[in-house]
Amino acid sequence: MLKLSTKGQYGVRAMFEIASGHAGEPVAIKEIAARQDVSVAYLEQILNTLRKSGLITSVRGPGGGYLLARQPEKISIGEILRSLDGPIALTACQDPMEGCVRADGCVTSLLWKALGEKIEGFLDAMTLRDLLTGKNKQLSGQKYPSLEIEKTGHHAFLEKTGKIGA
Amino acid sequence: MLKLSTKGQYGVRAMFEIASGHAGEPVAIKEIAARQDVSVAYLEQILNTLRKSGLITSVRGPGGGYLLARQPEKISIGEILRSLDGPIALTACQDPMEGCVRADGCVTSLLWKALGEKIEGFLDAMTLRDLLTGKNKQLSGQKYPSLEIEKTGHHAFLEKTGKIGA
DNA sequence: TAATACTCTACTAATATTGTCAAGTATTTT
DNA sequence: AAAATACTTGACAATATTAGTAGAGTATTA
Ligand code: FES
Ligand code: FES
Repeated sequence: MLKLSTKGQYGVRAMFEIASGHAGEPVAIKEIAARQDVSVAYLEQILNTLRKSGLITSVRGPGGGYLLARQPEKISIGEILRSLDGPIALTACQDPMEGCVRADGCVTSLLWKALGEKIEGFLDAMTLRDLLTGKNKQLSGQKYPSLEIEKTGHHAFLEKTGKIGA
Repeated sequence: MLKLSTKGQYGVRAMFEIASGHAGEPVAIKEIAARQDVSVAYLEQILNTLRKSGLITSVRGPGGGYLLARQPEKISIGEILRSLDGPIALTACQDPMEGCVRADGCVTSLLWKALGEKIEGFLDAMTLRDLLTGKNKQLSGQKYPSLEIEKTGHHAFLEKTGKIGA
């Protein structure tokens, strides 16, 4: 239960790729797809949504790709997920689009509200920068095993796997 | 996104009804259905699952119904939801049944793990007793509007609405 | 023995998710 | 100018999950 959509998951991973990419250089969709094992067609859909939400910008033509629209510390995981999957609404009653007439007399109403706020607080406090450095206090005590490797160089990795040409 | 199933929602509400029912007397499924606006047939499915999980017991025959298997403070919301919807698994990779080979090299792995634990911690700390009294610290500052009314008497309410006979 | 109430399995309709496909448009390099 | 690269868009199909219904059966008590 409480499953996160693949769209949201891939979206966060794609944003991470863009964030960790070559400083100032656009990251090609093909490269993101290869590094994160997601189809180019599906990613196009996802990145298009993210671009419309103003989280990334795109550069066309050869050598083109995607760039963050803001600094990594200014982009939260919550924003990414909301952009792709809509607002968090644990129950139909909590959904601003639907609402509930019984809410005032409903015992569980505040329960779901409190949980929703807790989740949203977590996701809004977590930024791409935190993913890059693994230093958010929420994640302290946990370890990002291969973050150092990830940061050393994209092309070295990709050439090794043979997923893209050198 | 992150939607809770109606099964889980109805399950919690049904458990609340059983918990707040007549001391020691079984609560009939028909009464729960009427008070929570859920079909009897659907509730049967839900209560059956909860019974198999050992959260409630049933009494057959006229005057029969359902009882909590334990004290309200010993039954957490987390248990109820897990019983009905399975374990919380935000992503397929976090699901113990599926797992992920990439997990070690995946940046988001720890992110979802941390969030999942936060949610689970919240739900396991919240008990039926907290719903009955509205006094859990997680809910402090929030108010259960009509809890007093809820606690005054079931039959008075039901007779008024005409949903069950007197 | 009739009435009440729980038990169980199967099934279906609706909805949401997860992606694919194809045909574009824009930009830059050669 | 032409070709290659890369983003853009909308439609669509396959799959999975959810939500809920139906119906026949079993147990218990007044
Ligand atoms: S039924 Fe809508 S808030 Fe509980
Ligand atoms: S891809 Fe499985 S943990 Fe990230």
